[in-house]
Amino acid sequence: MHSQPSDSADLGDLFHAAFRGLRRTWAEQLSPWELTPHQWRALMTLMRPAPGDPMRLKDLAERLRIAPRSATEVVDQLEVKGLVRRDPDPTDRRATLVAATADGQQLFAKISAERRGKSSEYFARLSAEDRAELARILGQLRD
Amino acid sequence: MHSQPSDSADLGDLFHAAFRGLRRTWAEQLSPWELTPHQWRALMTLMRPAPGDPMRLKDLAERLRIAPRSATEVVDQLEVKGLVRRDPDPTDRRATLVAATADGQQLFAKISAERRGKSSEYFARLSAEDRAELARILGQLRD
DNA sequence: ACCACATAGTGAGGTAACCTCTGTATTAGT
DNA sequence: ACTAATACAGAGGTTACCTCACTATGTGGT
Repeated sequence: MHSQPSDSADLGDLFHAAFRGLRRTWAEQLSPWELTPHQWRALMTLMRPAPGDPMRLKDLAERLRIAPRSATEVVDQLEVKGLVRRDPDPTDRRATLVAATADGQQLFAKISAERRGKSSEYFARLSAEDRAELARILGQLRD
Repeated sequence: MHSQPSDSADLGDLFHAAFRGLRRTWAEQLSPWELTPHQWRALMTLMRPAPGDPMRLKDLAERLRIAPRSATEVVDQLEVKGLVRRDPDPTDRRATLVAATADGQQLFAKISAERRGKSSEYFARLSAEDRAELARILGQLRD
């Protein structure tokens, strides 16, 4: 009898399953707006400091913890949709600044409101304490 | 002032970051054996009930929580490496049974041992209590 | 015994979310 | 003035999935 069979393998599995669930939930919630979770995350990150505040591609990449090349890509996608705009950085002609357009800001606001309203967040099924616990533990993992 | 800005967005981010870390760690640990995390998970799942026990592709898919077509794929990959074998199910000629070969079983044992030995598991940096907490909370999420 | 329907697996083809390596501007350091 | 570093994007690749259509088989009803 092994009531906790291969502890860590199970933790990995649980983690995997939970993450896939999270991705799926997000994808479903975002599908009406034809945004992928990745695009949403990027847009959200761009709105973080201040709504119209421009940000270098490199900094966006850093905050998203992805390679700069991958940031180029997601910005391309958002630019095609007219949600963000690229402008040359006046202080450094190598750099480009990315900022959410008015459309992008509106969409962000609309989706944020809808999500809060529906409170259909993936993590809603957890108690507040468990959410806090989870955040604490995940924080330890991230370092 | 919102000292916990968009609570759930942060949880999502934390989750995302932690999951990517997990994937990366696994990929690194497995790279000497030229196995992807996905392949490892499949091999592990095949070993779950009993070492040489064959399993239908469909059941493997179910346990991995992926589409049957995706199970075909990962079994293809493991078969090329000689780690698993496909045999026709004698009780149903539509079905094929997948089982780890002797090589597959050996590799599984070797990697398992190495991992336990190094105890370089991704989750090792958590205390035992936190691991248990995490498992409990993730379990709630999975349902 | 026959037919409709369901089921198991796979070929074909696609997508999201990454990556590296290379090349071209441009800026910074000595 | 010259070398090294930096910011970005083109080209191309990988992992881990997916759906849809098809074939071969099994199952249940009449």
